[in-house]
Amino acid sequence: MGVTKHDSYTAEQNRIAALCKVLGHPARIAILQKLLATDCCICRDFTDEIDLAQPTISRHLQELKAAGLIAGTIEGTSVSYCINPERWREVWTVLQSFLSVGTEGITSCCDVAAEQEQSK
Amino acid sequence: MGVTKHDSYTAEQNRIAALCKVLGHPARIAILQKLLATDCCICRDFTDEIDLAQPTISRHLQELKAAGLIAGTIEGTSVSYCINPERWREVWTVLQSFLSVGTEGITSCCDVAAEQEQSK
DNA sequence: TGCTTATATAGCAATATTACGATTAATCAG
DNA sequence: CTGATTAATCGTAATATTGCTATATAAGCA
Repeated sequence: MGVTKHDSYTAEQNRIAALCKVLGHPARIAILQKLLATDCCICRDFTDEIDLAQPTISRHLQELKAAGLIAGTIEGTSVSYCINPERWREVWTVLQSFLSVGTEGITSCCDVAAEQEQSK
Repeated sequence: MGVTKHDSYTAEQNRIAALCKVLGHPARIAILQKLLATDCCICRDFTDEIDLAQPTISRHLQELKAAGLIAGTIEGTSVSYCINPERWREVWTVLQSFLSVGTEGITSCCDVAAEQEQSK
């Protein structure tokens, strides 16, 4: 079916999943890394640097924009993109609260080593 | 085409993206949250708690297992799953190093507020 | 106005993902 | 051994994602 049953989950679960989904493509990670490295504002440099057709890059940019992670402003013929700092910190907070739960004090009840051996 | 061009990206970009992709589904987040909350080891409680058919749950479990996030050991008729603590901490580290880059000191060059207004 | 550049959108094809019902495999109780 | 229970796998259908080419849009320049 390919359609996720969002109604069955909590708002938080959907929020985390939606966020991770957007981050779940290397091209979008590459875009974000570049924006973070250049502090802000680039434009069609992505097309030069990433081995994807211009429309495909544009699509990924729109997806990041829809998720609120980046913003773009038109500057003459080109478009400047940058990280949305507020949202970026929010992402950090959301994921941190999820991930940090088990950072300390988790003891595995299963034999993880044996399990990993098994799956080879 | 639906096929991602992994060759075009760095190992790190692919690693982050692959990880986020696994986390990009609410059912898998729900599973992980439950495992984190119960510290470890449950089994078919997922089927009771999550509104998905048993084979679908099983699939999600296999995906989490393939990503190394959880481990499962057979205990009689049932299977006990638990977080792989080592891998979990690794996830934490990988995502932290990516996300924390812009947590401080990012100044938006674009007018984010105007941008968000625009997209309404 | 017409040409060039930069970006977005439309349309399409291929592959991936999600989810289901049916079936299989394996263990336990009797 | 038989039946019940638990979980994984198979086969299938629907939808989503990725990425391309072709086209549209919009701004700047001659």
